[in-house]
Amino acid sequence: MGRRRIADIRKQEFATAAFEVLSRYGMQGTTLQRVAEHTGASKASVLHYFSTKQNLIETALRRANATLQQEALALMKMGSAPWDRFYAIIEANFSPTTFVPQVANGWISMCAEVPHNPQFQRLQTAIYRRLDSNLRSALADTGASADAAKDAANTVSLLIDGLWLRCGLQIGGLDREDAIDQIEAVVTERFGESADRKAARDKMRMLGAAMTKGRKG
Amino acid sequence: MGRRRIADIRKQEFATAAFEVLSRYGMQGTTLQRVAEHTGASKASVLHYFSTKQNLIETALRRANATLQQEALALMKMGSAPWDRFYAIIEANFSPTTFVPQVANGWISMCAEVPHNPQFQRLQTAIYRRLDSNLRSALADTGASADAAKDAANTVSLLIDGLWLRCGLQIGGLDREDAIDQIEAVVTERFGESADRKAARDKMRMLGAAMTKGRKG
DNA sequence: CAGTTTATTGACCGCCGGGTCAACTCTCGA
DNA sequence: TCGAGAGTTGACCCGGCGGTCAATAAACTG
Repeated sequence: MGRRRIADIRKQEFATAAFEVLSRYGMQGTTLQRVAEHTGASKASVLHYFSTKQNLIETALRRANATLQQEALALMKMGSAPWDRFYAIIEANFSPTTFVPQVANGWISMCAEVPHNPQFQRLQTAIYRRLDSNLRSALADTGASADAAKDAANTVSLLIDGLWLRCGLQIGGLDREDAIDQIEAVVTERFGESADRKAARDKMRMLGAAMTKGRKG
Repeated sequence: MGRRRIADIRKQEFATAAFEVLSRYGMQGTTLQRVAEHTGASKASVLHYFSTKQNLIETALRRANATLQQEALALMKMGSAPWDRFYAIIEANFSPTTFVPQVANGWISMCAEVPHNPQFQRLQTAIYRRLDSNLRSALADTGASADAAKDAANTVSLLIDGLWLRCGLQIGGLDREDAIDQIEAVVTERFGESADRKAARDKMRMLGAAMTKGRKG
């Protein structure tokens, strides 16, 4: 019956709450008490669904990442022109709802713990692998050689990391547009201007905007 | 007399110990007890010289950064050819002794705390400003326009951030050489090949190597 | 040697973290 | 109406944290 459902609902509630608390207060400030308060439940209740704090935060991060991936996937399905998939990835990685200082900080907090937490390390590795592979095949779609795609994917993912870090640190009032421009500059240098690319970029930008607008904020 | 000296010595000892502990155990694991053990002193002694833990970690980070800056400055003084200063900065930022996962992790730990600690934020801002201004004027030395220098400095510092992050996460077995190659690729695309640049790069690489070798490890 | 200053520390405090547990409430089928 | 089971929680425990303090040990001064 609805029995298994309630467990899933609570898990989801607590997980998203945990991610929000993590983003706001950092790893130190993410206490079971606070997560509980944030949902109106009690500390013991949180601990009932997630046997341990580690467990809670891990699922929180995993689910947060899953939603990002889904957005990327949805955008990628919406185009088949050469540069479409590339800009789907870019758009998803700098979505207006997620590319904000607080969320960025949640991820930075995770990065800081990676060396001391094998689970985080696994998650981090998975995220990176996926981004790299997506970027590589997306760039291969544009006609680039395997080597060129590999190199460019490397540089782009490096830039993405740097931009997220800087977003979290709130340096130079960096926003979504600036971030995309930065990537655009490097990509243009490497692959030259092209009408196809510009079209794909504009297309994905609109699709991305429509997507985030359609969601309940 | 030697009175003020002992305070300075202890402060230095504890500060460097704190940075090492921070790098190894992260912010959570950096406890006064551990820092004390790491130097053979007692917790109370540490607290005698640094009234508070915040204070300790802040000075630790500040001093760690100061040594980096000094290395950069020393290298910069060793050349006056167009690209010399640029590669002095690169060399200092990827010095074999500091561009290692543990140290990188210390800095990532700081970044994660930046939004919750005004002192860290100040330090972080100062570090960033200095790097940016150094990069900008170094690039201006090469004959680039102010705008071009600004843009390139932005991209390069972004790459540096990404590379340090990745170094801390130990993704893809990234090492010093790979990091410099990455930057080199982007810079080459933007400014084209040049014998001057190659000369400056080789020169600074040798000077940097000599410098780190001359130090007691 | 005596006395004063400086350096160091063990013992202690209050607090808050994660985690356990037994008791309570609520729903629902018979 | 009445349990049986899931869902929820307050009370509690333990440990470790940052931080205080008064007592000691060491070093200089006359």
